[in-house]
Amino acid sequence: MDRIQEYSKQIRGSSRRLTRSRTVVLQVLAEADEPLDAAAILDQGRKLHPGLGRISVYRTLDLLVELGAARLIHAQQGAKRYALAHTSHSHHLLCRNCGHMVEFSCDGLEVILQRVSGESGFKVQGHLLQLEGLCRDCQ
Amino acid sequence: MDRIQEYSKQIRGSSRRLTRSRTVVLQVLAEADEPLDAAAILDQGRKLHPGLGRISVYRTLDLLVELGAARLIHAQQGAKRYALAHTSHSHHLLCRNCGHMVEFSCDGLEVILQRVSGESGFKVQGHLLQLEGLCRDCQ
DNA sequence: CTCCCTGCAAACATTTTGCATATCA
DNA sequence: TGATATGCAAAATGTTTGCAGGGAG
Repeated sequence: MDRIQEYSKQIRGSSRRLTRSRTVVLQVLAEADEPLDAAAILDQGRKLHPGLGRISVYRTLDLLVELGAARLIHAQQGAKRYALAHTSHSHHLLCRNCGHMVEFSCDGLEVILQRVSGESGFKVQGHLLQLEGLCRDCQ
Repeated sequence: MDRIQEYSKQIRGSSRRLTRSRTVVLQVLAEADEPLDAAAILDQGRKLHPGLGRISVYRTLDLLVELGAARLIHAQQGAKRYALAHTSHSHHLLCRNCGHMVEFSCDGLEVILQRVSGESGFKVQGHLLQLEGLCRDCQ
């Protein structure tokens, strides 16, 4: 997976070390077809690296989010799930019925950001956008 | 506070009972000038009704969110805060430095929702939008 | 060789059960 | 009155410390 290469470079470039644990977490996220929670990442990761520690998962996820390489998604019942950010501005759309998730871009959001920025005097630096609804199959 | 009256009606209208605990939670939220977390609501609520239970706070918050009367905000460090939804589509803008929060409307979002809806085949029913940045004073 | 990162266990904060009692309509 | 909601304590859940040892650069 060359995407892993890319994220690895990103970690190195931020004067962090590219360790076994971090690589494993990246690999698990890259192979996942849906956002995973910390527990799932730990489980999957231990298949690749039995010594993987719970804390390393949490710390790596924080790091990836900080670098913009991963995204935190607030799923149902307060669950936190993580997914690699395939595009620079990816967001998620969650099916309320089956829990399936789909990615989408937030093109067009700038208009709102500018308006809000003007109204509030804030310098807007980041945004969290998530949608919920019913997927094609569940409607 | 007539806003409380309004929300009270909403609770009654949903075939729920308007109890002391629920009224107190509503009152606390109505008097707050910023979103509060469950612990803060419990503290404040106990000043009005010493017997208030922790669980009633959680259950009432869930109820209010379900009715659309309150909004859940994902604040820093995974903290969950709640605020009454003053408008039908209110969202929050968080200052990364001082934690101050401001409300804004999501007018203009429909364009994105329609695009995403068309692209994904989902029937979009709800959205979560939060912004982060620096407030006027912290820039 | 040095410093950063790791992993364990225990601490921690937060939220949720089970159940008898109280209370709204 | 009768179903709903409450509140307590205890349990479950998810996340984070402190610190000795290990590994990347």
